[in-house]
Amino acid sequence: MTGRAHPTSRRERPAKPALSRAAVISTALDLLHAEGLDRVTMRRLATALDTGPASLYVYVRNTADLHAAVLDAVLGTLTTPTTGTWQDRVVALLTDYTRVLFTHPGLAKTALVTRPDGPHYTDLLERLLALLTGGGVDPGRAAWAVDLLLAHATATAAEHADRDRAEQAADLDRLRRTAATLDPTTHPHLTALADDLVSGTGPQRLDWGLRVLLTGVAATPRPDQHQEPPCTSPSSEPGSAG
Amino acid sequence: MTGRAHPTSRRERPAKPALSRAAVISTALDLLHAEGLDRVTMRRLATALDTGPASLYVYVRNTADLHAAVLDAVLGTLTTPTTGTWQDRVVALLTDYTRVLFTHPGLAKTALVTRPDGPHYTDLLERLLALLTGGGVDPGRAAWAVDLLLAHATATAAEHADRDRAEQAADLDRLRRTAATLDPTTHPHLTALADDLVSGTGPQRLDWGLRVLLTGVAATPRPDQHQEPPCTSPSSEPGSAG
DNA sequence: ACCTGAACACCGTTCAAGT
DNA sequence: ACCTGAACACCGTTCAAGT
Repeated sequence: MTGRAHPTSRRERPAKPALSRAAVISTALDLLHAEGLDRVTMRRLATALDTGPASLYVYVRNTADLHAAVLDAVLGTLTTPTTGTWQDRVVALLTDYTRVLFTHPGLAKTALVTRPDGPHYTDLLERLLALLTGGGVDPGRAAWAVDLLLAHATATAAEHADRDRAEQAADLDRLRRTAATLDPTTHPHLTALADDLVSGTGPQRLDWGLRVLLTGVAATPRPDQHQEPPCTSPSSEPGSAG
Repeated sequence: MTGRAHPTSRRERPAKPALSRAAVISTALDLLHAEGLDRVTMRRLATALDTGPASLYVYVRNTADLHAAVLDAVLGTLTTPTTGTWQDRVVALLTDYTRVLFTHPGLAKTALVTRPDGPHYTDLLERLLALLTGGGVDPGRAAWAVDLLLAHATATAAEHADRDRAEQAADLDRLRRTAATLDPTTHPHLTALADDLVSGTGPQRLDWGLRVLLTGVAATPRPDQHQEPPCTSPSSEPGSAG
């Protein structure tokens, strides 16, 4: 017996896994699903891995790095929309993105604050760029647009995912009531539009915002790009000053 | 002697102020300017007020409430743009908004996550609504649009305000390098557009995003509103803003 | 009503020391 | 190189007890 045939047979416990970045993040995902992101702390994770918190710093730089890795893992569950116009597919993909973030309270906040660079995040960027450029959007504009689209989707998720429904509804109602009870002389628009400010469902506002962005991107050139001269051959610029 | 004439003359210290919500938030602002938002904790604030943390809970509900109040106070320093088209004024106002958030690292994150309802925040809403509806934007659309505009400005500030420049630049460079070194077969767009993804300055991207939104809002009806019949008189359609 | 000391239940991160 | 115990330096919030 070399003692290697059944590496987990020695203990009754769920088999203390050998430490590795993959194992750390996998356990972090378990913790995420079981208790939510705010419980995915270095200390709790260490406890779950049957070790001390200091041991984790071999595999993750810090808590932000850990949460970014968890976020990237979760983005691996995104599906690929295959129907509708390219705009519809962008909207569907980002709606799915918010659904994923929505499922794990707290994760949307992480996405707002960290710039992930894991494989699933880069896959998402690639898919968005492909849809936009495939739809005829100027590539330089598309590169900036994905940031805008993702930020809007993330912000919507953060707004609607965090906290329980009740607290969130109370928040909105507080704003509506605050707006509605202001002096109409000093705040005519706000008092008149108090209900509109907080109207609509999350998906409705997400959808509208994404379509606003897609429409706007198609019509707004990037400020730092050369404008195409209106009547020259598209091959090359004659005598550029460089 | 009522003992009220000089309430602060009894002590040499900076005059332990009588506790009140205003005093708590004023001291919190001092702490914000001196040490940044992540040092505006209940415990440090209590120490600065020469009391224990428990005493603060009479005046603020919790830390989120405290930070929201600090944010609102800071928004009191916004200026009023008076030149340019209504679109230019919206951009100028929100650029100023990001400048204010940018000045106080950490505050942008608070703005991303909390929905303030203080007087300066409602003033900002009123001014944005006035500019949009004054520019001919449908009021219902304007109400939704301010959310979009503020979220974009806040996200831009959060991205560029947090952390020191060096770390932030490293972050972007990491993304650029990650994108550039992916397999061009699986990620053709991302590898080709790696530089574009992270190009541009903060103000450039903020400006572009805001103009994208303004353009898109003008062209995208809200999904839950009745469509205007297409054959009405175009009396107010061109809406020249000057 | 306002204020407090003290406690409860946690955090992230570092570091010298082990293997 | 990897792992650890222990420490350092903090947190937010509650609550019984005072005034």
